[in-house]
Amino acid sequence: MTDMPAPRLAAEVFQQRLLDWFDRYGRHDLPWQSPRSAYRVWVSEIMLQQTQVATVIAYFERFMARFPTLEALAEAPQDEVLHLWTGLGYYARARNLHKAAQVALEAHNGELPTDSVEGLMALPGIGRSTAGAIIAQSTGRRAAILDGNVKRSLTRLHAVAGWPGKPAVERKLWALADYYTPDSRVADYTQAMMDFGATLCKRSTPLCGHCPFNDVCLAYAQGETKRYPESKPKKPLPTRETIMLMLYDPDGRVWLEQRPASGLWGGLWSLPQFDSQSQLASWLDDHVLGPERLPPLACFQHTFSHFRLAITPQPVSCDRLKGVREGGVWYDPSQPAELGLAAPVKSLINQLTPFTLTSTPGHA
DNA sequence: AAGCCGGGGAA
DNA sequence: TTCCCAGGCTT
Repeated sequence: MTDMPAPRLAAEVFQQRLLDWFDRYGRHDLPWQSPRSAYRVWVSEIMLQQTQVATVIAYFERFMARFPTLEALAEAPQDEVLHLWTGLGYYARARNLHKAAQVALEAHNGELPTDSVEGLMALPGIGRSTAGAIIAQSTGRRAAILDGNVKRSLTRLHAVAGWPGKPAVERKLWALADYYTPDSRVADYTQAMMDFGATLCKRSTPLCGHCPFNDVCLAYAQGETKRYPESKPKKPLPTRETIMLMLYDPDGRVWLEQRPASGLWGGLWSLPQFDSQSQLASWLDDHVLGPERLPPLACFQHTFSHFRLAITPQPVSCDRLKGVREGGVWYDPSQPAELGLAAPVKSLINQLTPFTLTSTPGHA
C-alpha cells in the first residue's frame, strides 16, 4: 500500500551513479565533516535548517570554539547561546538546541540518543529529516533524509507535481527518499544527495548536461526542469508598523528589554517598541527622567517570512530611569554584553555610534 | 492543513 | 524586486 511513484532506476544503480559523482565533485572539506562527531553534525544540521552552507560556516566555527562539547553547551547561559546565534535567524533553533543539550546531559549521559530516529525526534528542534541526517552522518547506519535539496532532485527526476510542502506530496517524496537510501556508505550518500541538490540540481539553471541521471530524469525529458518543484502558493506580505525607542543614558548606554521566551525574536534583547507616538510619549513620561528627543534616524523596513515590519527609530537621551525596571538592561555599545540581538536592533545600535551621541547637545 | 518563525544569498 | 534555502513547531 505504498504511495511511491515508480522509481526511475533500481536503488543500487542510483546509489552507484550518485556516489561516483560525489567522489569526484562532492564537498569533502566542510568544517563539520572533520572532525566528525554526533555533536558537531547535530549543531551543523540545526544551523543548516533553512540556511545556506556559506552563511553557516562562520557561525559554526564560532559556536564550536565557544561550545566544543555538548556539556559545554548545556551548561552555558541561554543569553550566550543566543548571542552566538545573532543574525542567523529562526532563534527557536538556538533555544531548542540549548534545551536538547540539557536533556541529553541529564537523560542520556551527555550523549545524543542516536540509536533511533524516534529517539532523536524526541529532542526539541529535531524532526524526521534532521534525525536521519544525524544518524546517517554520525553512525553510518541507514537513515533517509528529505531536505530541500532532496525534494528538488526527486521531484525533477520523477516529475512529481504539487508543492512539496503539501503532506500528500511529501509522503511520496519520503517514500522515494527511503527507497534510494543504501545500506552502506550512508554518510557519503547523504552528503552526496545534499551536494547534488546544492551544486548540480540547483533551483535555477540546473547543470543537466553534467547530470549522471539526465538519461532517466522525467523533468529533463519533458524539458521542464523549471517547473519542478512547484513553488509555494504565495500570499502578499502584510505590513506592520512600529516605533523603536533608542533610549540613551548620559554614559552612552542604550536601554534594551528582553523579548518573551517564545514567539518572534524569542529570548532576544530588543529596543522598546510602540505602536504610536502617543504611547511612546506616555512611556517616557512614566519611566524616564529628563528625556530629550534626538535627531531621528531614517525609517526602514525589515522583512520576515510572513510579514514586513516598518521601523521608525526614535533616539532619546535622558538622565536616568524612574526606579528600577525588570527585564531590561543598559547596554554599552563600546563594551557589549554577550546577548542575543535581533538583526535590525544590532544594526541600529551600531549605526548610532558613541561619537554621534556625544556630539549631540544635552550631554556632558 | 495552515500559520509561525529570520536573515541573507542569488538571480 | 522575488524566491527560497541541509525544517520544525504550534494551532
